[in-house]
Amino acid sequence: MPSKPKSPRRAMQKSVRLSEIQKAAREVFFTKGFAGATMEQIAKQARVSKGTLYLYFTNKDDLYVSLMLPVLDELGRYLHEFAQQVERKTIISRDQFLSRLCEIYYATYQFDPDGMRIIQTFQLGNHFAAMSKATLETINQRASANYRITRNVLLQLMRDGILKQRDPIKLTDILWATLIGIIQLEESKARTTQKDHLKVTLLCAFEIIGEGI
Amino acid sequence: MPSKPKSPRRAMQKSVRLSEIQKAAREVFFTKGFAGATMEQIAKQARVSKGTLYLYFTNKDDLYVSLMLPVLDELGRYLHEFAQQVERKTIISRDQFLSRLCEIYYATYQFDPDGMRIIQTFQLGNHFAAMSKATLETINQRASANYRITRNVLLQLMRDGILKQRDPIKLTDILWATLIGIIQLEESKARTTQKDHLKVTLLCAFEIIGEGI
Amino acid sequence: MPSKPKSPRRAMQKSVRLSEIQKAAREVFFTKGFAGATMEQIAKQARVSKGTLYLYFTNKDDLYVSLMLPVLDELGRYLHEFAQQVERKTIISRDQFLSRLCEIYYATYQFDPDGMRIIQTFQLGNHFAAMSKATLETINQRASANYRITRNVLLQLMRDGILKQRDPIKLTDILWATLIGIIQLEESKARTTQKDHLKVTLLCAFEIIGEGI
Amino acid sequence: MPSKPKSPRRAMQKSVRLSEIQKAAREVFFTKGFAGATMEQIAKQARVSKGTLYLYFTNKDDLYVSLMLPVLDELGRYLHEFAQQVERKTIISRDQFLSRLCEIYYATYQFDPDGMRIIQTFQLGNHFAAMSKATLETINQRASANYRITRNVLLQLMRDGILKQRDPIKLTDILWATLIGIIQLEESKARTTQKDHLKVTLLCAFEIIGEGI
DNA sequence: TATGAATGAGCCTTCATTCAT
DNA sequence: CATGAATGAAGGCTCATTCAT
Repeated sequence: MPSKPKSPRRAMQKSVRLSEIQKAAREVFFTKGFAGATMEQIAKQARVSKGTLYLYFTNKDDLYVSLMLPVLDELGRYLHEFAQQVERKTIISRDQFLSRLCEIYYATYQFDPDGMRIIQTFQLGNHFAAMSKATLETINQRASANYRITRNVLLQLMRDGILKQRDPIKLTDILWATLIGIIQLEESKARTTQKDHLKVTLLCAFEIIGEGI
Repeated sequence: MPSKPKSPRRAMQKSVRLSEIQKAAREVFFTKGFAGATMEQIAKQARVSKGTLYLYFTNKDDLYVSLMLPVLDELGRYLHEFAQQVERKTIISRDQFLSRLCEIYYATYQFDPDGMRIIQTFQLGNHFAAMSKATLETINQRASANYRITRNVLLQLMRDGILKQRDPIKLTDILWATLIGIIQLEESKARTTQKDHLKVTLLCAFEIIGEGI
Repeated sequence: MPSKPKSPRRAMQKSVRLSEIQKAAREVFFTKGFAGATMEQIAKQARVSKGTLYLYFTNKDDLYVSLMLPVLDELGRYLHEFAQQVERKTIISRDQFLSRLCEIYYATYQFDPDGMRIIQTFQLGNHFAAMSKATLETINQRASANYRITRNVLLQLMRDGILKQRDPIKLTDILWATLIGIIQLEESKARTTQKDHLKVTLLCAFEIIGEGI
Repeated sequence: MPSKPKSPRRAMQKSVRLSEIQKAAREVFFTKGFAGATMEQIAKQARVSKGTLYLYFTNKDDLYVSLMLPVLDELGRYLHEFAQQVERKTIISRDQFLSRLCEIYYATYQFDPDGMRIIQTFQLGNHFAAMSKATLETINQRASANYRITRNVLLQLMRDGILKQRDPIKLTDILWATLIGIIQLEESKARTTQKDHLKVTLLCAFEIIGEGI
């Protein structure tokens, strides 16, 4: 991680560079996968020298994992706003809740599809031994925070009688699992059919779930 | 793929060897991930020399992907049986249908959890350029077959008035997506909590879905 | 380190290869120094691929340090023989002792001048963090053993009245220090003058010492 | 080398900076060795930016080698003074000569042990291709000068009958070789035993030599 | 068939050096 | 003068794959 820059000008440049690198990394990792991607390719894509990558990230793993943060943050913002709405009793029906959550999930996905995929790969087994401890910590924090917000929203809605009484943990899991399951499946299918049914399938799934909660 | 052996004795030995290699590969791939696993480790685990691996599989990718087949086959057997039951009108309610499907999915998962994970990794993006064309073909065939059976079962049940009229493709997707989403999430959680909530969560999910289809 | 080979044939080849690599390494390390030498150059010099080097040595440091062992062993053999002569009272005068020791030292140097230099570099500061623990252990063992033999010889000769009573540890140190000091200085001079005064200077030094012990 | 400064004030600052850099470099080179030390570490230790190092030294080698000069100069001053004493016939015995020389050598060592080690590393093989020609020249000049002074002292003392007639070159070499041999050995031992026997061993060595010259 | 020594392309990473500010 | 971000060449090391035995 870069240390305190002297001027705001420099600071801006640094943050811009960092974003550019991440953007390039996203594209390359997306196309080639983690193992298949090389730092050289990422550097080239970012119009930066190989060495520069290591000024911003301690190693390949660190760079890879850093791509998750923006997605988690974006999701966090949405969920936070959602929680406030729920607290203000703006959400008054099951359907409203589900369609809103579906929107949030889909918006998060659209915000950075590659980042979403990276989160999945990460969840699928963390083979990132060299990842900087700090980054790992940060990720877990954000993920947990999002999880907690969702669960609290569910609890509130159950208390308000909008949702049936159910184990909120299981429900939280199921909602998220539905999202990632559908993303994985539809992206996989889209890769061969070139047709994007992700949103409609997701809507359908939440509709079905809607009748059971 | 090895060519036709001389004697049944030899054939058996070959098939045993092959299974041993695959078993070893599953363990190593599971522990280290695809990129992290080395052919050396797999060979050692299988008590076989490195060269021998190449007598049974054309390369690393081929070996990796071959681990999916048994799972797909097992699932296929289950689904085939299921389809027959449906045809024989043995399945007479929505709940029966869902609990049976849930059983099948979970049994498939239990049959080979590592294999299941490999299927997911594969779906997540096929970065397996070197994979032998034939194997790839085989996999796609089996996967498609399973997909088709499920869809036909759904169609039949809709015709029989057991399930609501819905897009059978979407529904097939949603059911499978629920499975893989929950596997991914619960395994990820289990890795830190050491607690296995996979089955109960899966049951809960299918129960919820049950009320909507 | 390579594991148990199946046939004596193979074993022989392995040991030959190992020697060839070490020979090549000696030459390259001698010419370029440790940091300046590359594994690529050594591989090329040994007519072997880069990867092969790592079948015989765990890393560059390990290879470098392994070059010390033959010298230490050779010196050990000489000293062992020497100790036996002393025990059999074959050495009966101070001059005889010194000229014999001088011979041994010089023979050791001639046996492998590069190896001798490597020992010095090693002594000059062990910046060999990556060196395999086992190799480091071995080296220390051999060095200590040689040190002990020398000291015992001195003790015996003092008891026999051939040498004056002196701190045997200091004397051991001084004799060895004289050797390495002169090697270092004379090799350094030889590099510019192209004239080899090592042996005569060493003889002169031991002659001078002879009158004081 | 920096060019002529504008004011004496500036000149002073420059020379201070230079010393600070060299001090930092000594510490880092000592701890990590030449190859292990990085310009970054040295810059940080000297509280200076990396670029600044290159304002004072043309490259890493140049900086490294420059650390030898102070030691050579210090030794030169001592030897010069010594030569004057000899010329004034103040040294009237072999023992006096040796104990004085021993003092000088030890004082030089104490003045800058790291610098001494650097001299040894340098002598052990000059793998400093990039070193600026001028610096190399300077070093050789100083070293030769010291060498010459010592030799002349010996010649004078032989003429005065204080020392036996011997080849003065060999004797000069042996005295210096004894010093560096003992430094190398005792420092090496001290690294593991934590005990400093350098001075006593050096004294003992010169005592022994004393009886033979 | 089985072996495992050998290969060598390719990767991640480091770091001396430069140069715009 | 001083800085430190950027460079990119170079090096150590890994590992999938081959092939002589």
